[in-house]
Amino acid sequence: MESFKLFLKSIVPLSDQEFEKYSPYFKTRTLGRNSYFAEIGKTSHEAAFIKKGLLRTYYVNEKSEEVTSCFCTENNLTASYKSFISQQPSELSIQAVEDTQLITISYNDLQTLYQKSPLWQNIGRSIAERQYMVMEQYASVLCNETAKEKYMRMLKEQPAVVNKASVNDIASYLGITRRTLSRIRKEISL
Amino acid sequence: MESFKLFLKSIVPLSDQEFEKYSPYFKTRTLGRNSYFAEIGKTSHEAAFIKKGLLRTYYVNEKSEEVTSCFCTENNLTASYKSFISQQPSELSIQAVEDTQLITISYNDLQTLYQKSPLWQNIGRSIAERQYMVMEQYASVLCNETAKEKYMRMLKEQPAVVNKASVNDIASYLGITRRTLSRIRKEISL
DNA sequence: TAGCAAAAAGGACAAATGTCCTCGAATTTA
DNA sequence: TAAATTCGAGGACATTTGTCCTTTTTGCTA
Repeated sequence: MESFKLFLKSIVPLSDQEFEKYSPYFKTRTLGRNSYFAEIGKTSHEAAFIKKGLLRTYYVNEKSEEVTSCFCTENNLTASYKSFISQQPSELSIQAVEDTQLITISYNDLQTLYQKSPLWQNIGRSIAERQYMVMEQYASVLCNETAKEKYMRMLKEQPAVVNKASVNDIASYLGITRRTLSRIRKEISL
Repeated sequence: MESFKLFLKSIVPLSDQEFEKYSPYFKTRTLGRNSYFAEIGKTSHEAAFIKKGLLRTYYVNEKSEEVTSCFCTENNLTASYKSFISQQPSELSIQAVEDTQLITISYNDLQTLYQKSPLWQNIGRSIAERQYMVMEQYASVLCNETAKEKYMRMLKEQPAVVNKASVNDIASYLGITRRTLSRIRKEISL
């Protein structure tokens, strides 16, 4: 739970006592490689902090292809946010790329925390703001770079993900084809 | 203020009395065509609801080109969120595409509201969540569609913006060049 | 450890998009 | 209102990226 406490502290001021007080609401869980934290069509009742491991979120487009929309990495959160927040069926699946340890909270427990304490209202808001800023960055940058620029950026900013994820998933994450990614890798290696 | 009240009510349960109670914190302001609501390098101390008009947010990339990252439309919010939330210099400019009427709140007043009332904590959190979901949609969709698909989507989902904004701004918003957009328009008109 | 299946690399060609340019129409400014 | 400037359309060509396919490599399992 230590890393999760540090994560929360990076978002809001939080004493160790306060953290202890609320920690019973959080559960630890392990997810084996390729198993799912959320699935398309099912309502997502949990959000999670990633203690160790890697997940990818994906949706399925009109051509029935899986499109990886996000890699969720250690010491960050993961959730099918839209589904979790609205308690509607998920448009995303979230799958473990490798064995992954999670610290989870249920939707109901989180609502309880919101009611119990303005501290949690504050945490909830700050996290939503934070997620938004990350997504804004991702969106504006990825849409205006070439395939090579995008891959170079990913190599620099998420080297661990590049090592662990499949070529297919990396390519769809960058919005390019396998073939293009293969060409770029070749070019870089020269 | 009526449209703003409706906007808030669509997010959280809110009585007319409550709205009246807090409305003194909000100011009305008009922004002439091409003038700025936020500027790169300056810390943004206000967020706004757009009563009437249209704005675009843009950043400047390494090639010194303006890249339009968002069109902010009537009955929605606008802000250089990252700057406003963190009170750090803005990486975005926000410029009026046409004469625009805004309902604004200052950072300090918003913090006061957060402290005064859990209602506002809730509004703040819900808005951040909402912005996040919009951005998520934008990001995942735009990165995996062709130039034509993106433009057709925009025509369908934001016809008013297509009519008002310049070709340059629309192209950079879609992550394509003017030339490509010109070709697509030609093709569609046949 | 041999054989199989899945993943990645890459060849050949087609299509999409970008670059650089010119031209004419629309809009602003003196 | 004339001149100047901006803006959008589009030609010609270069480059990038995609498509479809085969080959090679990797990793798993019997």
